[in-house]
Amino acid sequence: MSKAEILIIDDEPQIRMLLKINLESNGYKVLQAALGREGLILAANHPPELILLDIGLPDKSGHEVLKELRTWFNKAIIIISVQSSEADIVNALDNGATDYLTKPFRTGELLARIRSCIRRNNTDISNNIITCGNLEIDFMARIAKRNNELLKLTSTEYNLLSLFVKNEGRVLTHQYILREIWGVGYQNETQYLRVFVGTLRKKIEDNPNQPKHIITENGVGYRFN
Amino acid sequence: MSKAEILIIDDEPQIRMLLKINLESNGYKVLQAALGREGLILAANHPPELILLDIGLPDKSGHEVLKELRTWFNKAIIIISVQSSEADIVNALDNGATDYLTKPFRTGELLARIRSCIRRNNTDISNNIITCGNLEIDFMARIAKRNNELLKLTSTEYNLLSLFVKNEGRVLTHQYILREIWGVGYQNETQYLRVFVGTLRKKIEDNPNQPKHIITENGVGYRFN
DNA sequence: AAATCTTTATAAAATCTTTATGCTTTGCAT
DNA sequence: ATGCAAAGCATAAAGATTTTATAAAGATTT
Repeated sequence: MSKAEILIIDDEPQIRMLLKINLESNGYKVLQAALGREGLILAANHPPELILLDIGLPDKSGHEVLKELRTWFNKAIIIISVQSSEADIVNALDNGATDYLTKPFRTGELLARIRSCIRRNNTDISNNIITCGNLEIDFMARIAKRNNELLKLTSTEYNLLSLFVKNEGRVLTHQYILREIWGVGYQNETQYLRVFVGTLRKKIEDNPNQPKHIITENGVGYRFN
Repeated sequence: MSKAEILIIDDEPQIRMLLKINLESNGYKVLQAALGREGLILAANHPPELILLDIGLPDKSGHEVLKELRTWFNKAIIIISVQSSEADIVNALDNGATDYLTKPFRTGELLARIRSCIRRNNTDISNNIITCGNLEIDFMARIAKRNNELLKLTSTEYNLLSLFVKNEGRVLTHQYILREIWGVGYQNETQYLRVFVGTLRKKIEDNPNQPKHIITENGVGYRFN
C-alpha cells in the first residue's frame, strides 16, 4: 500500500541511517538529503508528507532552508538541532517550523511527534476519517474505501484523492493541485493531472464518463463533491 | 453615533447650498469647496466618507481632481454633471468614479445613492462570501449559487459575475469591464460584452428579458443590483 | 518482471469569437 | 408632444479555437 513519505535533511550519515531504519520499520518511506540545496530540490520535485530538518547544515544554514521551504511547502517541518538556545527555537518556530527536537533524542519521542505532525497536517478536518457519499478516507492509515471496499490506489492517486477530499466543494486550480502533489516545479504539467484524474475517476466513480465526484471546471481546474 | 461626513466640490453656490440643506437635514455633516484645489486640500486634511464632485466645471478641472483623488482616496466619489455631457460621465467612471447623477436631480435619488455608497464603503470586501438577493458567490471556493443551487458558469462568466458583484450598485463602463476581464487590448470589443451579458442573464435572471440584476445603462455600461 | 509514472497523439467537448438580424432607445426635426 | 433616422443593444447561430479525456507507447522505479 502507499506509505507516507518523510524527507530527512541532515549532513551526518550516522544520524540519517539511524532515522531511516527507525522510520522505515514504522511504515514510512524515507528520502534523504545531506545538503540544504539538495533537500530543497528533492522536496520541490516530490513534496513529502513531512520534513525532518537539521538546523546546523554546512552549506546553507537550516534557517534559510526553512524559510525557502515555507514559501510554498505547507506541510509539517520538524527541526532537529544540537543547540537548544531559546532564541534558536523561537526563530525556527517563527519561520514556520512545526516542531523542534534537540539532539540527542529518543526515537520513541521522535516517532510520537511525527505521528502528531502528520495528524495535524490534516488538521482542518475534525477527525482523521472522512466520508463523502460512498467514499471513505482514513488519513492516518492512508487508506481509501469505496462502498466499504478497499481501493487499490497508487501513492500519487491517493495523494490526489486526499487533496480533493480535504477541499470538498471548492474549485482547485490545476496549478495549485500540481504544486501540492508534484511540487513547485511541475505547475504547468497540466497533462499529468488529466491522466491521473482519469485513472482516479475509473476507480472512484460509478460512471467515469459522467463523474459525480471529480467535476471538471473548464479552463480552471477541478472540484470534488 | 457620529455623523458621516460628505465633501461637496462644486463651483455653483446655489447648488452647494441646496445640497448642504438636504444633506444636513438627513444627518450628514457637510464640507464644501468651490474649487478643485480647495477640495483636494480639504479631502487630504480630513478624509470624508464620501465626495460629491461636479465634473462639468467650466475649466474641466473636475477630471483632474478625480484622477488626483483616486491616487489615494478609495471611498465613494459621486459625480454630478449636467445632462448633456455623456462623454464626461463615461470618462469619469473610467477613472474610478463610484456613481453619477445628472443635474437637475431629485434629492430623494441623491440621498438613496449616497446611502448605498456609504453602505458599500463599510462592507468588508475581504468577506469571502457575498450574497445579493437570490445570488451567492463564494470567492474562496470560486463557486456561484442561485436560489442555493450551484450555477454552471464558464470561467469568463464567473469572472464577469464576480466583477459585477464586487461593484454592486455601481455603474461599470464597457471599457472598464472589458479591460478588467479581457485585458487592455480588448477595450473596444463591446460586442463580446453584450454576448456574455446575454448568457449570464440567462443563467442568473428569473426573467432574462426583464433583467433585475444586470441593468443596462444606455450608452455607458452596466449596473449590477 | 511488475507496477507506476511520464509522454505523445488524437478525438471529443466546451468555450470563445465573429457575423447577421431584429429590437430598443435616443436625439432631432417637425 | 410626435414620428423618424441613427445609434446602441440583444440574441441566435455558425465558425474558430482552446481545453479536456483517453488510450497507449516509452521510461523509470520497485
